[in-house]
Amino acid sequence: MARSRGRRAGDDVSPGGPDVFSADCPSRLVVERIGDKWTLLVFMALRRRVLRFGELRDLVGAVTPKVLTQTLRSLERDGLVTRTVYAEVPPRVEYALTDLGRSLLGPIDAIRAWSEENGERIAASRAAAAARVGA
Amino acid sequence: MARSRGRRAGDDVSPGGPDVFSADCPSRLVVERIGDKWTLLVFMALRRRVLRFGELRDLVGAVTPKVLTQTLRSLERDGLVTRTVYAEVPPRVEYALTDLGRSLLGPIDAIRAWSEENGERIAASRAAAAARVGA
DNA sequence: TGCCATACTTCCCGGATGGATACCATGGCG
DNA sequence: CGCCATGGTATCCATCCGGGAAGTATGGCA
Repeated sequence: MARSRGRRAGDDVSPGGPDVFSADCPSRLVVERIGDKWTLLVFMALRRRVLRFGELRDLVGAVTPKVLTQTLRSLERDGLVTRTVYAEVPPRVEYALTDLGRSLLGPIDAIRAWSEENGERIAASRAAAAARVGA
Repeated sequence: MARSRGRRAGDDVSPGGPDVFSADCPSRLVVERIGDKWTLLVFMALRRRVLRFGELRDLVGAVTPKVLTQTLRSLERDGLVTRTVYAEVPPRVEYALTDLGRSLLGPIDAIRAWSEENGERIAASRAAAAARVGA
């Protein structure tokens, strides 16, 4: 025991930020939030205009209704999109980004810019590693 | 059939970018890459200096050696960190960010800044929704 | 002859994630 | 009466991610 776990004083790892290593670090919250399979696509689809459920489903592509519903409900729960139901027949439901959701487009675009510049490098490195294993 | 799936011409969803909806969209690649449980912590830990396996494990906290190894190997595979083994006894292994990895710190910081500003809003919205269900 | 430290690896397991398929509710319309 | 469209639910299932506990390899040292 007494195996000195955790950070010692002087381990200044984060320049000017709060504790980056706490389990509930806000960066992790957000990255996990947008890190699932369909969220980013939904954001891209809603970036320009309000969309109905079916439009979203067709735009995003291979998503099943169950999973799309899950994604949208969780985004609504987190205050990033709104869900508006019109009492018509057949039913009409519209989804839109909230202000909060729209403000997240900035950081997302930072990722996107980096990805478009460097994504190939990652893919290449990954492919090279796979080739080494395969050979 | 013939149920008009997919985008139609004129659905200009992405301002100036390539196809955001392709399955291998680079943004998704990167977000999935950093979206797992420990990658962000490893990045934060390695941002300032090279670290040994044990240092990393102690800094990050509750990660088990198996999972930390997995995380590091996949980061190495993708060209984001280097792994240097010194043939000593007991063994010494050092991990460091590559240039590519360091360049990713920029976008990560964009997320971090947004998170520190807005993370609470998400948490609050989520808590409010949970309270509505619980009540 | 053990014992130590480091940096793993192996095995097994449980929970979460996402997918396939089928079904449901409403009310206008023919 | 039965069909249509929309926007979902319900049910079941395969896969994956991560976790716990224990084992491995090396060689110096007491």
